Amino acid sequence: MTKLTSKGKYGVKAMFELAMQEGTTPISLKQVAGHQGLSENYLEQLMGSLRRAGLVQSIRGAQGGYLLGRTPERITTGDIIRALEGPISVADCAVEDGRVVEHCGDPEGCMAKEVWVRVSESIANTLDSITLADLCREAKERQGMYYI
Amino acid sequence: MTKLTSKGKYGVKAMFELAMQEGTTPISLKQVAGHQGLSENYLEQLMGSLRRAGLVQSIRGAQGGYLLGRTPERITTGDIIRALEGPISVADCAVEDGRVVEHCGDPEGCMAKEVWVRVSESIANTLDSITLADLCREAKERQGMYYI
DNA sequence: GGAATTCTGAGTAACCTACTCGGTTTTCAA
DNA sequence: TTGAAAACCGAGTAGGTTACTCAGAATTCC
Repeated sequence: MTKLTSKGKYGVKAMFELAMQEGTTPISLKQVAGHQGLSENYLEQLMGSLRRAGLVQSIRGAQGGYLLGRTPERITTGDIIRALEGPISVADCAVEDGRVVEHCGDPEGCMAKEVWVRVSESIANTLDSITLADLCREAKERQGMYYI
Repeated sequence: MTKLTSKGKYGVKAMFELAMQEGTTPISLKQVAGHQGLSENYLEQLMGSLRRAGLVQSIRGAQGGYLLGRTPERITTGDIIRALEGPISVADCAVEDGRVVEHCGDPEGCMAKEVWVRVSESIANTLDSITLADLCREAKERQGMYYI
């Protein structure tokens, strides 16, 4: 069914990479893209969205690069997906943050919407429950599997 | 984020309509499409998929139409979505029925896949937990809201 | 026999995704 | 001070996908 776009995939991979390399020295796009096998040009655009959302901090100029915007414990995969793909909702006629985004003609709601709302909520709950710290911990448990 | 395609939306609406009108007389596409505000031509194609999945039964010729393939208690929204959109998975590098559909280069799996698998499972669980009978009951509780 | 209906396959316009590319700005290090 | 390394930005685009339409064939009731 409905696929995640590659924005989300790339974003999670890139953020995971930053989390794994966490330290004081910024990590360049070239490093992230190279290590994860992503297009550097494309990733550049995505980093812009992540930066505007406060998920990463950028340092320009030579020896510049990116750092996490806050600790890995406080960044969830939901944060990343929302920054790159917008509100988590499988249909426009559903809700986000309790607000109805769009009606489908019926002023009082429709049964199909019920379904989309429940699905959207379960996706959001799942994504919000996974932090970068969780992913790093699991990755370290399975030795040598830093690839993502 | 990731939107459901209109196939899934139309499918759920059409199946809900059939469930609400459940009886012995077949219901024509024209009726379903008209009542739900869907394109008859397009819906025609979708009904083919639903029929091949056994979710509806068709009767050709004059006074023909469609009937549910089994009772509303035994048809879930997951069945409908799978019939129309294929396996429920947000990324190809995830699993369906416990089988890995595609690897992402890393022979032992990757952390991002963990995320996609969990999300896919939560979507599937939610969709599989909602039957047409549930939707009909809820619709009848909220009087006059048969639209979907 | 004619009308109503499903079935089938081909075709297509519009949109979206996943990029590329060229150029600018910033900053470090020698 | 200068050159290189990097982030930043906006425009452009090929290819794929979606959401259809359409024409015609097959089936069945009245």
